[in-house]
Amino acid sequence: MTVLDAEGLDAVTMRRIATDLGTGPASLYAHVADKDELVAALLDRVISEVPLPERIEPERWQDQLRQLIIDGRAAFGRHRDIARASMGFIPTGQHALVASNMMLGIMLEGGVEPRVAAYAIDILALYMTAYAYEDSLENAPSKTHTEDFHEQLQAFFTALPADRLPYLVAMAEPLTGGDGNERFEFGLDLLIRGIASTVK
Amino acid sequence: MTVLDAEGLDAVTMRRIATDLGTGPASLYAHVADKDELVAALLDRVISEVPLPERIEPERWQDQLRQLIIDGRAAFGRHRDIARASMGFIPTGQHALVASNMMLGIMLEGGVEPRVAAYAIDILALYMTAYAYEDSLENAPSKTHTEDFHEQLQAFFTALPADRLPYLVAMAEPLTGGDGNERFEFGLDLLIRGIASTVK
DNA sequence: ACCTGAACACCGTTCAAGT
DNA sequence: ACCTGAACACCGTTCAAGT
Repeated sequence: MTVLDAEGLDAVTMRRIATDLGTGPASLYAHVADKDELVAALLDRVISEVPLPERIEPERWQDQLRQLIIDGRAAFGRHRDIARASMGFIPTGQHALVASNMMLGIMLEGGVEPRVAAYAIDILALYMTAYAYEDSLENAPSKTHTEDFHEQLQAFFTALPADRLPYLVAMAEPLTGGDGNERFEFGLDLLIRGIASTVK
Repeated sequence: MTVLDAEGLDAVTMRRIATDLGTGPASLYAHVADKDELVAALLDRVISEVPLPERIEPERWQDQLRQLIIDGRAAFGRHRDIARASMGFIPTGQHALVASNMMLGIMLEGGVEPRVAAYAIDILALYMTAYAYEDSLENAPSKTHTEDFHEQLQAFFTALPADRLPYLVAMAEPLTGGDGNERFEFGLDLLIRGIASTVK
């Protein structure tokens, strides 16, 4: 975790961890089956930082769901590009399972159909994870301040050939502008509204 | 592309491509700045396979958007785990830009607000890519048929402690069951419904 | 401009041997 | 059960030298 927070996920190698622990890479295999298992353990510890609601309040299901996703992004945000390790598969660590169970509970008690809840949980987790990963790319090392990143991106879109890509050029501002938090919560509300629209 | 389709993205290494081309790894650097550039080129060629609507039909914006995402997933599905290379960053290849421009156009002409369209395009691309990547995991090598995968997954959820994770256990069936296409399109419709709900 | 051999600085994992 | 040194079979990239 120390290596991850200091230098990012690429620095988390079996050899590096072993060296920091004053031993050789082979020693780690007495505690962990392979590197994937080590990273999975790291990931579950990050997920353990996500605060969960004390109790499910059915009438506030949208708020509770929303807050959980926001807190999840924040937890990932505290640990560099760990989100990358979480993309494309369903985390099955102890804390991940508890969090998933809570999300499902919030939706089900809120009146969301089981089938909708089952699909929604995948989409929500996906959205949170992918956004957290994008955050980590923007906060990447070599960049000094975030303004440059957005300016560069906007300049890229503006410089595209307007005759062939008219919509992209016209949309340079909304595509790149806006506060990161605002963008994230706007998209999140879009998703939750989609789920809510299935509840009678 | 031949290596990708035959053995997956992990087999696409500079050394492997060089060997197949009858040369050494250093030679590739005369044509490509680094490995990322090679993979980006591969990715853009996959995206070039996505059929785009001949013309935008504003009154059919939801259908056209839906079909584009479905065709995108299909294109990714034809090329192993290439979706992995597309996750977490916005592809900026020529064909990716044309496709993005088309998606934006479909939404804007359909009456979607610019700001909503700008956020929606990220979410839709994300959903498609992440789903395609999950598909590629299910169709992974060692598995013989897909039934085993779902049965294993369902068995995993059912075996969890029902006292601590009641919702997960109760939802084992909807969480793992259902046809892959059906699940994908159900989630997609959820997203498009969320976007449509912002159009007056 | 394009290509090459050889090297550099890394990886994850295994395995026989030790305590 | 836990640890070790040494090795195996790989990586991406650089660099001086060639055509």
